[in-house]
Amino acid sequence: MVGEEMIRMRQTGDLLEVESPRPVAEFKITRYLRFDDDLGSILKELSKDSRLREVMAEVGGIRIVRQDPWECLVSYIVSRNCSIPMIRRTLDNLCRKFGKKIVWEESIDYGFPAPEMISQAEPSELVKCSLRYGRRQALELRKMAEFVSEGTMDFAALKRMPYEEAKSALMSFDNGVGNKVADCVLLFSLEKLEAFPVDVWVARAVAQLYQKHLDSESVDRIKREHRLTPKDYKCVSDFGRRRFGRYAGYAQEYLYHWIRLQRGACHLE
DNA sequence: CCCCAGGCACATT
DNA sequence: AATGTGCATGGG
Repeated sequence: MVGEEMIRMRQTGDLLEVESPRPVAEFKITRYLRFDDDLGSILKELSKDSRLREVMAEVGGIRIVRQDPWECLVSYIVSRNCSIPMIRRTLDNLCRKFGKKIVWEESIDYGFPAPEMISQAEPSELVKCSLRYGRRQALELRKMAEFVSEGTMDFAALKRMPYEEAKSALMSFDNGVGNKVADCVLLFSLEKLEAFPVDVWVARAVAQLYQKHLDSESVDRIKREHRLTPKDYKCVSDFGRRRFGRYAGYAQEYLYHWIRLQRGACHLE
């Protein structure tokens, strides 16, 4: 689903074939897949780092998608402390219960629920979608939905701000938006390709490859697989942005997939 | 029964 | 400002 468009896509060589039940404007697809990024020059710039260059060679092709900000925000609020299959299931439940149903031949799917649907939802109905933190999280989602639909949270304005400013603005809404969620929303939906979200996996990758450049106590905690302290987060994320610059977000995605390949975690997806 | 999964908010110090 | 702790689903 891209917005409320159901799409089937297949890549054969350099050709991308797209099918849909009704005509879909091409820009919706190319915008979602970030065809406006000059991937060649991005990869060339990131390749200046020899360790990252090897990582990129092992991982292969990656694209970052340009998500709808509201969808992205909800997705990462819901994701906290969950496995990827669990995240998918929760989001799917939310769409099935609150989204617009789309039928195409034998395929049935649902659009992502509008903020108005979530702000008016009964907390108990949200909890039924198997939210990891139950009622508390249901209230977080409702609050955010309210901020978005009344315009208190203005995604267009956030896009115009520089990274640091947009990040503190996002985090000031609380209700489930911390460092990680804010950086993910900035990277995947608000045009901040320099954002460098840090989860346990990215922290492990950076601690392993760039140990010398980090605070040694942070490296110790990360290698012992402790939960990340705010200090560790800042240490790794600031390093990522300094090291990889305006396309740090792409570097982050390569590091994330690389370390999961190393640890055999990709089968969990 | 145990463990842990793409963290965050809040209480203590 | 730093550190500790509760949260409370589901799959292995």
